[in-house]
Amino acid sequence: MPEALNNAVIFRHQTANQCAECSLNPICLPVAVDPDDLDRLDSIIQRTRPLHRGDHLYWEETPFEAIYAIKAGALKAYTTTDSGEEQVTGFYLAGEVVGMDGIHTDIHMSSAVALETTSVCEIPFNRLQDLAHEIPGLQNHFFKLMSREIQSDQQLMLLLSKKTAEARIASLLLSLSERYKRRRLSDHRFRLPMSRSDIGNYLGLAVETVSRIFTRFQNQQVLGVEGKEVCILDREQLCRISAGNEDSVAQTSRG
Amino acid sequence: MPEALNNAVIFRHQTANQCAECSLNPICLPVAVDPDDLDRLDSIIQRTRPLHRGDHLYWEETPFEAIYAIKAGALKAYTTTDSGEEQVTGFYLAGEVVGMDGIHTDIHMSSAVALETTSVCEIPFNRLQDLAHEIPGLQNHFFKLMSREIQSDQQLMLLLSKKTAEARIASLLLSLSERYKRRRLSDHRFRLPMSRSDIGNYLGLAVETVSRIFTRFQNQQVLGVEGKEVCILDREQLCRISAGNEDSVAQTSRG
DNA sequence: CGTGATATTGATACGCATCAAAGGTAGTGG
DNA sequence: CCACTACCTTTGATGCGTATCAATATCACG
Repeated sequence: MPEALNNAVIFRHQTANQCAECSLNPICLPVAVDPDDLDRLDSIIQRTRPLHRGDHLYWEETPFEAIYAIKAGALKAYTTTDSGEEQVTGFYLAGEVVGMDGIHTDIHMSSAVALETTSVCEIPFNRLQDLAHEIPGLQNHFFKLMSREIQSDQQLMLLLSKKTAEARIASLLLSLSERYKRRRLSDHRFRLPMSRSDIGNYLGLAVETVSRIFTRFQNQQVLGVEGKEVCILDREQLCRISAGNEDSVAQTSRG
Repeated sequence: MPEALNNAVIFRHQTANQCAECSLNPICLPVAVDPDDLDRLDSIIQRTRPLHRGDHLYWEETPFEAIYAIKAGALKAYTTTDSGEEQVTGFYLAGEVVGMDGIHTDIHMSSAVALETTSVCEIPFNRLQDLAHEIPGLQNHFFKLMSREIQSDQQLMLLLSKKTAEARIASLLLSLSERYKRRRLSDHRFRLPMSRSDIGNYLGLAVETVSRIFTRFQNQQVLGVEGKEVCILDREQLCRISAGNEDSVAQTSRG
């Protein structure tokens, strides 16, 4: 037996149930699991070494074997079109689950890459399925996770098909804000883990447009921007913009 | 059909297994269910009277209680934006399952309305969940159904954010073609159950653009169009257009 | 057969992509 | 530590694709 495995076992012994101790416990998979069953969930989860920026968690068209709960960091998922360009399909932050797109084909339909140093809990899917049969609530929670993904995708479709560039970016900012809030982090001041180019790709906009709109928001005192650090200054206005009711207000001095 | 036989069929309604007799059996939920368990699935399914065009199967913001397998006809799902406009999120044909968007909130996040006379099998979700615990394969099939929906939504996002109007419409036509084929119907000549306006709404295009592109395709001999009846004349070209490699071919005469 | 919904076609306007170039940031090696 | 390189971001000028407005034409249905 390789020594690595031995070390892994020892490592597991030292920290009895990592799920129970994890700070993301209240928003991750364990929410659906009775404390008595948590050991069983914990036992199938594998912890791997952290990914560095640019490292892939999985590649498109490779066999689907596991889903991943993000402990820290952030990932983007993307597919590659026939013409070879990349299409970003989502951003995933700590406390969220990524990799569910491969379930129906047993092949990943997208790739996932770390946007910054990121560590994940790997959850082998066939063992999770077995467990879902046995643990009340886990199956249900899983249905919900997937349903949520369906709904968020449909929200995004709405964005992409109906809204202006300003509204798209406002919506993304509000979505990120909400997700940070869920983790008890500041919902008005946070760091964008992805590049402008990723944002543009995700929202169906050119990089230049993204950049222009960030500065426009800054001029309108809606947003404070310093590189990847942003600060929501006027949430109401951002909501209005996101909904498409801008009123063309605050356009510097006018008249 | 003689009336005596009709009565016999009606009588069997109460005793026999409709899923087993249904022509959509090979592409509907029963594919995942062992024949011995089919009665249990069948027993929780409720058949309702057919919906007429414009009738709603469920409304946004009403409690989520069931999912629906479509026996015949077609539905569209849509959400209503804050500004009151409708956003079509999907079209659902016979053999497909609709209504999974409400799982994570227990509230429907969209409405579903019949595009033509439509009949569905109503499957109460909590009973289905119980059954999924007991019937091997049903839980898994369900994960797959939802995963497929996630993936098709992400495909659509790609369409909406990256592709031209022509490519979007070509893609929709090819998607419908494939789904008809799955039902052993003609994959090159079929009827569009939805209006031009629905298509435009779904694809993020103005009605006028949809109309223009249909006529353009017709002029290019790619498509035959007679109202809602369409006929794919040049599938290869349609694929090229859908992928964005038009070559600007057949654009009138060229030297 | 009429009446409202749906579809087609044309003319114009605007939002955003694209092209081009400069300024800024991060990571690398001497 | 600084210089160097490669990438990322910002800003400006121009053009294209599609929305929008407007006017028929056609269909569906009572």
